[in-house]
Amino acid sequence: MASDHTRSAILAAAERLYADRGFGDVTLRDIVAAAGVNLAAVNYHFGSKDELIAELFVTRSIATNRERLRELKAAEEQGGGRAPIEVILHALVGPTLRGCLGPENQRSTAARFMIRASIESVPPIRRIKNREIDHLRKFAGAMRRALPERSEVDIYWGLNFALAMAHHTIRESERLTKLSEGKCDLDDVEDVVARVVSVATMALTAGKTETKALPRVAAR
Amino acid sequence: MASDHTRSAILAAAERLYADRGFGDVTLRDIVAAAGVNLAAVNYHFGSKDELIAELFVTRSIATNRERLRELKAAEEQGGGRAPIEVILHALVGPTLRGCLGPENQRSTAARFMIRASIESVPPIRRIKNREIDHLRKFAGAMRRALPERSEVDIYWGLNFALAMAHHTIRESERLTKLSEGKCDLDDVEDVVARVVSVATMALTAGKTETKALPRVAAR
DNA sequence: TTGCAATTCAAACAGTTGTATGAAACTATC
DNA sequence: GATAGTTTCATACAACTGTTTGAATTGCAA
Repeated sequence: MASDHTRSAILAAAERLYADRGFGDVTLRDIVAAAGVNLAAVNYHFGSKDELIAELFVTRSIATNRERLRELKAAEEQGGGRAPIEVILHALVGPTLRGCLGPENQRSTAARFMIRASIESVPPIRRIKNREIDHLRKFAGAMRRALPERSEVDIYWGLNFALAMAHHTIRESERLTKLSEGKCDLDDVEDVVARVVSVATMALTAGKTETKALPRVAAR
Repeated sequence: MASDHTRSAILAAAERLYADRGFGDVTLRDIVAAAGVNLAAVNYHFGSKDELIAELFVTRSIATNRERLRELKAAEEQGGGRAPIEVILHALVGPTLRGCLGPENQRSTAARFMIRASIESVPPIRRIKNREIDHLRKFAGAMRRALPERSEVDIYWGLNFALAMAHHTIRESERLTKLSEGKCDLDDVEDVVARVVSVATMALTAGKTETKALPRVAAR
């Protein structure tokens, strides 16, 4: 039985540093300094820096996915196996947005870490990331049940756009605030969630697969 | 009068490498090897690695913005100072999408470099990036003229979502292809552009600022 | 050709990175 | 309290980074 203290101190410090400054410029020495442990501790407890990152990512990935699926399952059971599309989308983008936006002090390092992981492309994470697809497929399935008349292609595009708006808004929240001179309130998380869900819902429910028929603007 | 040959060879090689592999793991030695020049050439011609990146970014940034503004200006002049919102959005996301998607061989390294720059956060670029805001403000202005009844907040959110869909689709194109098992055709660039423009247009023109009034899904 | 500046080059530099080592300190069991 | 196993620590290591240096080479004007 180990003390585990050093181990979890490293995990916590690493997660916070990665969430704040990205994977690119966080060194092992930064991590052990923040954790207050010896340099060799990381290699002793995790084997290598990459394995530390991988463990962090796997742990958080499982937690996030469970959170999202819990919301989804609950909604589908309540609706007798079929949830409204808004609720599905809400379960998809809600947890992440809630963890990454809002007043500084209540943001979750876990959520911010996951966004970093989804943005920056670091080898140990890239290797694992394919499992994420299975997770998204479950959402695609629920969306198909909610919109049976919709083509599969449209479902995937809707899913893609929903994630796009959520992630991009998180990533560029600072720029959006500056661009709008504070008029867009990124601290009102539920409003942001509602906006993303609303637009994604429109994308998925608007008149049948007509994107191809839209007025094609003259290219150059 | 210098030969300039070495200089442009470095620029070309650097742009391609950064576009392909990101800023994180491209070393000066990689660049000079690809360019077929001596290691010291970068420091001789550009001063430092950061200044090389900065020059690359500034050059491409100016070119991209000019391209987008040209499409925008042309559309507004044709409409007597007011262009349809679809055309504005098309000018905003079209050039980038066209340069980053489509058949492998006709993708532009320049566009892919710019996407890298907008994704990964490397110091020399971050310092310059604020000018981008002025550029986006011009689009916000055009959008306001196209939709005078729309609130400013909605305009900024629509702009944000349009860029979100475009950038995210480029960034995660591989995953979307895999997720949809090839059903989403990322090579049909004009279809992708049409989809993004269509959804963004809906986001901007759908019933008045009602996001706040949408059914608020039970939070957890 | 001579002279001079611009450019290229091999080599070395100082700094940082992740990792490995072996001794010291601790912890629990007998 | 001696012993064996685990954990910590200071330190060294090898590999790699961007940068500098000073000598060699080139290109071109007089």
